[in-house]
Amino acid sequence: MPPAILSRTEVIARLTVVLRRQGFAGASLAELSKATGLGKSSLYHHFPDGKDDMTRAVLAQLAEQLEEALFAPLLAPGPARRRLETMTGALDRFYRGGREACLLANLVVGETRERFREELAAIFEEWIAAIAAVLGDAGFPRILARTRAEDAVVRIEGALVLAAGTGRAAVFERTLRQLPADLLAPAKAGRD
Amino acid sequence: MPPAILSRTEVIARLTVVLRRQGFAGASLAELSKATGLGKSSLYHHFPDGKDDMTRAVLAQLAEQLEEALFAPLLAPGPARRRLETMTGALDRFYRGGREACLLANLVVGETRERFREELAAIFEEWIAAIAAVLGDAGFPRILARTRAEDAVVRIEGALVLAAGTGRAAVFERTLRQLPADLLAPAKAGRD
DNA sequence: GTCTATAATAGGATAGAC
DNA sequence: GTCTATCCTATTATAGAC
Repeated sequence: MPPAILSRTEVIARLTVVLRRQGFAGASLAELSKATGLGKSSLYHHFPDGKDDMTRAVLAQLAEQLEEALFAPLLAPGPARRRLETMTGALDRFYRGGREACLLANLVVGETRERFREELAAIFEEWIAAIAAVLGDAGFPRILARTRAEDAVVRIEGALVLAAGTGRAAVFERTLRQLPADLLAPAKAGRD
Repeated sequence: MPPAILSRTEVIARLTVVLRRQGFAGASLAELSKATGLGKSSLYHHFPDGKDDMTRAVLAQLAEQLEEALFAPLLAPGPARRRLETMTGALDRFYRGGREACLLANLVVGETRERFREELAAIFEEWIAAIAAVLGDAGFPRILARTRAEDAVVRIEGALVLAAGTGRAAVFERTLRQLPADLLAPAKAGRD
């Protein structure tokens, strides 16, 4: 077997695929080994603490990707509507129109939550903060912007769950389509 | 050891607790045995196909509970607003204000989805249909009622994910609080 | 940094007594 | 209908050669 063909980034990308499909408990070292082309011992060389380390590496890399594909565009200058649409476009590609599951949701439901609590919370919080910044720029008061930003993430994650649950990816597509306008809709008395 | 103390219903309730915390892959026979007080062999006596059978039994019982606690009240006569609030009240208790994970979401993210596809889809579809019926009674056109009903489930499931992800159960509480009014808000041109 | 080999354990599942 | 005992496989993890 030839030495190190894959970059660390690519290895982690392949671990991600397995983890987001099988979850932490369902992903076996055998599968992770096969997916990366690395023997178990090689995996332990790179990730001494086993699946725990791998998952942390996967979450760190995911955080970087989200930073680049979602958070940075959200925080960039430009009209609020366009910034939000950049986000929904990126999400659509990332989750393959609702056909791909969400790693965050997978790790967050159930007991693995505790194990990776900080990493997971940090990602969600940064995401919410970035959306809230857009809505703040759009003129919404701080608290309303924050609430609506949480709502946005709620709807995205929920749409992924329901799309998976019903087998109808269209639910996700529709949610993404409606999101920018809904987030920017004028506040109604008593509604928010 | 004394014979059969627990009813089948109670046994399944205890299996539910483990399954919704650990997920299908994470729930071991040892844990399921401990939680029910039944030895592995006894579990296999009641559920010959092992975890698969147990999960199906859990889903069937969950469907019954939802039927009674959610769907029936939604389909009962009365003002739409009150029927929706009965649902959100039941959900609040069921998920302990957002502190308890959702079994459906747990089974739906990742590979177990395929294994229990029909059972999961049936529950989600019935739930959506029941909410859509309320909105239909409230005067919304068929398609809009259906879309908003999907949105409702999207927001509930998403709020559970985000509450778990951030550790802030308040996200779930707020989502439930806003839901009835949002669902019944007059349609705005171009928004739905 | 990767491999083969191997340990040690946990997991799912069954047999057979009571 | 439950238990104890057992089986076999998969799983995590490590040792040591290259």
